[in-house]
Amino acid sequence: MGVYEELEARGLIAQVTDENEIRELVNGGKATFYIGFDPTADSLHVGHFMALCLMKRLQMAGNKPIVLVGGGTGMIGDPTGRTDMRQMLTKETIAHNCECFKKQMSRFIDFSEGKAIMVNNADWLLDLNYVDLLREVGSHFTVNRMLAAECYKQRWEKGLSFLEFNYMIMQSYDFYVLYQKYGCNMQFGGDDQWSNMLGGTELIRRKLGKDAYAMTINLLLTSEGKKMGKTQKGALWLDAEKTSPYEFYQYWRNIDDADVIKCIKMITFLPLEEIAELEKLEGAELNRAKEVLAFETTKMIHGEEEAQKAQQAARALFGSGSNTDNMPTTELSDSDFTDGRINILDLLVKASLAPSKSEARRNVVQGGVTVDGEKVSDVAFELSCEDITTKGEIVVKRGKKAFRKIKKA
RNA sequence: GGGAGAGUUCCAGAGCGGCCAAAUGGGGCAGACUGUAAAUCUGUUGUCACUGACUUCGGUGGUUCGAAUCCACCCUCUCCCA
Repeated sequence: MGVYEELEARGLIAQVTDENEIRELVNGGKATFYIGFDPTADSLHVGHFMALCLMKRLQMAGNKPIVLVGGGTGMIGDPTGRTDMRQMLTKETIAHNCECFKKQMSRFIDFSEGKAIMVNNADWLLDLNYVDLLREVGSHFTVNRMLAAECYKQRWEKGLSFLEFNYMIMQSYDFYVLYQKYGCNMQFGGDDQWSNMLGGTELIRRKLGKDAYAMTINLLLTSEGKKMGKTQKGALWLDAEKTSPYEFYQYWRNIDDADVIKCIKMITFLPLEEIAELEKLEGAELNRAKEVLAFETTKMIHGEEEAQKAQQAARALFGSGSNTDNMPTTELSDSDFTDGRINILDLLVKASLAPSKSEARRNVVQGGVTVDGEKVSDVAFELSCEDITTKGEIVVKRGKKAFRKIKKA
């Protein structure tokens, strides 16, 4: 089975320009492909991770990836799938974000010996001359054609600025440049990028009379059709500083029943036969599949050791085990105590279990807080410093899923 | 350039001089039920010194005993005409 068939079996492929050509190129390791990443934040998130996995799979099959960071397109902001205009970023932020991306990516993609390259479209986009660009590529695009693209239709009501309208042209131009410079003959991306990607293949055909291909992969959606990887705090980041390995693990561990198998197929590298076994699980048994999913994804991002820790911490908390070694910990210092005591509300806030004291109060009143397994229902409840030191550590729990080990520094 | 309208708490969206920390829905959080799932039901959802006080309704001033609500100017956005 070639890579193409594997991608298909995993339910990744959404749309392709020419199935047979692409299958042949990709399976034969003859593709030089690119995927673009817009540097809108200083860390990659799960959405990007899908693309990285795809890249990795193709690289393993002998194809050459080109990572394109959108230092230039990032200045504009992709209107696709958005109902509002993207906030403009400064040049400095974009440069910084690009750097961060590079670091994170090099953990997945092998950039050694020219097996993959990374380029920044700022290198060619920023120096473009307006009139030259119009003459060179402007003549190959018709406005009516562009407006017909689904992504712009959605913006029809809210208004679409000329700036954003040009995003498609820039992305097409990228492909055109890469084709000439590096022999890049394919572009991959999320399914929402389809129309932008077609722009590129058409530009290449018209300017150079050559064929280039595009393929999109399905976005990771929940069974309700929402984009996955969003938490109430925002995106699910790959940076351990922004989303801890434990939180990351828990996100996948808590996934809906309906989405587990799909996720395992799409983002893990587990062999398909193994996945087929998991697919047979039903009901509560699915929890095993969820553990596999959580472990595998965490391992890929944060390494095996962190994945082990996260798993042990989770098992200790939710299962019968009492191993608190890997539980997220908050250390208290003397200044956190008043006369050797600390109020439960202050403690909850201090341990990041509640965002404010009002919220902490509600949690206590509603019976959602326990200290070492004992329910605390009095907002005036206090813990003494000695208590913590003699026990060594205590476990504070808010709700069903938020825990914290408290220690004295 | 001319004309019309809009900016409200996480989001959508009521309120249009005191009864407004602000309806309703979504989301979030907590509880019950469970499988760390879904669905359902209940409570809750600005902050703090929590039966009280303080800060919020695009911004700045003003009218008033009292303003999210009225006035002036400004900023931003949308629509219609050009």
